[in-house]
Formats: sequence, C-alpha cells, structure tokens
Amino acid sequence: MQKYRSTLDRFDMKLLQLVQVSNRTPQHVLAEEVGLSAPAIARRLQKLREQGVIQKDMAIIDAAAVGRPLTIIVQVTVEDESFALLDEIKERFRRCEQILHCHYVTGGTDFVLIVNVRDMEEYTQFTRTQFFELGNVKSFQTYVSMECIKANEGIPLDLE
Amino acid sequence: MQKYRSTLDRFDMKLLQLVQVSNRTPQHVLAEEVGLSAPAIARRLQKLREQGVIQKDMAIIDAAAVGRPLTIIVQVTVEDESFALLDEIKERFRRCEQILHCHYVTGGTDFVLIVNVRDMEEYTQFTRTQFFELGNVKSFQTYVSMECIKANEGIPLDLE
DNA sequence: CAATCAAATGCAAGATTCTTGCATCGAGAC
DNA sequence: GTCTCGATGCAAGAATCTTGCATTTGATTG
Repeated sequence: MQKYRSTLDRFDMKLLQLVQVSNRTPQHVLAEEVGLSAPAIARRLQKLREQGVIQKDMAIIDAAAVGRPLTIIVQVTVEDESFALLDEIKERFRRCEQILHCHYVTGGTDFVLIVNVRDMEEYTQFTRTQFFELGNVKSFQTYVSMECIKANEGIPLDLE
Repeated sequence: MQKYRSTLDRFDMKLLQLVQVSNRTPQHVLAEEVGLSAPAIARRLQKLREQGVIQKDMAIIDAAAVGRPLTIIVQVTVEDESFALLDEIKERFRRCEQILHCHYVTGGTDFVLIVNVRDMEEYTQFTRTQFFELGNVKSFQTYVSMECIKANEGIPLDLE
C-alpha cells in the first residue's frame, strides 16, 4: 500500500474541476490545462480514485430517452425514530432502485427522496410498497417535477 | 448527417446499464457482457452520445473531500408566477453554481433545490443573495442533510 | 545552510484501448 | 428473388494509457 499526500493541491483541484465536467478527456489534454505531464495526470487520477475523492465515473443518461421521464421529490416523515427502525428504513430506501437520491434531514420532515419512475402508475405502486406496506411511514408529501432546471451538476470547485 | 435507429434495443439498454455504473470499462469488456464486438460497442456508444441519450460523462466527487460537506434541500415559493419572472428566476438558479439540482414542481411550493455549500455561513450568504436581494421569493424552507443515504444513482433500466 | 530522504515529476518505451476501412450479413422494399 | 441500407466482425492503424527509470522537488534534520 502506498502512502498518500493527504491534502489536495491546486493541481488536484483543477483536475477534479475538469473531470467532473467530462471524465473522457484524454490525459494529454488534461495535462496541458493543468500544467503537468500526462503520466503525472494519470498517477494523480489513480490516487484520487483510490482515495475515494473520485467516488465513481458514470455516464449520465437522459431519463426521458429511456422511457422513465418522471422525476418526483418526496418528503417522508416516519412514525418511529428509534435507531433500529431508522436503520431499517434507510436500508430499505438504499435498496430501492427508483430512489436516485435520499437524504436524512432536519427540518420538520425526516427524509427527502428524489424518485424516478416511468409514469404515475409506477409512482402509485411505489408509494404503496414503500410507504404503506413496508411500514413506519407516518406521512409523505409529493412534489412532481414539471421541469428539470438543472441536474447532476458538479461540485463548485474554486481553485483555492 | 447519419440516419439513426430511433429506438433503443436491448443491446443499447444493457450498454446504458453498464456505463451508467462505470463509463471507464474497456469496450472489449462491455462487448463481452453485451454480446457484441468491441467496434459495435464503440459505434453504439458514439451514437448514444450524439443523440443525447448519454448526456454527459462525469466523475462523481466526494463533496466532503473537497471541503464542501454540506448538502441542503430547499423548497422555494415565488411571489410572482408570471412567465417573465419565472423565466428570470429559473435562469438565476441555473447560473448559480451552488445549486446542483433544481426542479420546478407542483404541490404547494414552486422549486426544489439541492444546494452544496462549505458551511452554514456560505448557506446564509447564499440565501441572502438568491432569496432576498435578487427578489421574487415569497418564502423558502430549509432541510439540512444530516446523512446522505444515497446519491447519484443511475436510472433503473430493466432490460425490456 | 547543507545533507538526506521520500515523494513526485518527465521522458520514452511498451501495453492497452480505441478507431476505421472493408467485406459480409440480414431485414425490409419492391 | 434481388436491391438497398444499416449494422456487424475482423484486422490494421491510430490514439491513449501505463510503467520503468533517472532526475527534481520539497520537507526535515543535523
């Protein structure tokens, strides 16, 4: 196991800024923009991936193009906030493929979900399963997205 | 300009399923899993990108690792829903780098935002600018994420 | 301030991956 | 049946990525 530089320098930050916009840019192009050689870029990227700074490399797919055009934001309030039951519902949400994002939050409700479905029928079925049948949901509020203003933006990285 | 197969067949679906998990998998590996040759995979990927089915290819970065650990979900209600002012505020949100996701929604509020900030001070400043100074915001409600259960999951693609 | 050591760098060669030309295949039109 | 057009696989060529090695850089120590 190799030992790592623990802090990210300005080269790393610039690199992250570039790859979170497009991770298929050739290394020699990144190299030129960052101001290092291509092998240096390769080694830094490898470390950033090993360290988990880069968590994954994914293609972003147009949900409508694959027949799943509906995005729905849901606020969920649970009935029982005991650790065991909270862990249970977190695990349930984690496993549910239709939930694309899920946060456990403060502020009058317990969870916020971003859900992707084919149509309202699938959403109805989703709520039935996740909120009624599987239990521990006191109430939920549904917000249907009429328009996606933006999605999957990268973290803003000011070159510190 | 080339003419395209307009529908996605099961090869495309399988391919999308794979690249939305990891878009750096070598084409010969994808080829084997999908059941086509490597050049066929390459040509399909190119078309999917040109068609916009694959919208972008990005590295997902650990927000905490780059010093921006706070995720905040905000519900925004506007004062004036006239087209012009609505377009204005959409454009404002689109341009704001701290807003990672933004949906215009039905259901008792107008927008849902997912915001990334370094700390509460930055969030306070964000609300001041976006919600008070720039106008047309009647009210907003803040939900601070205590725990990210999941994020940036791919669209569920059942091989139809 | 020089000496030392570990980590990072650039270069160049080698390995892998991607792209392209071409002949062939297959489904639909006529 | 035959024609046409798009898609395919193979193989060669092009581009990209990785690795070994000598050198440089930077922090630490004496």
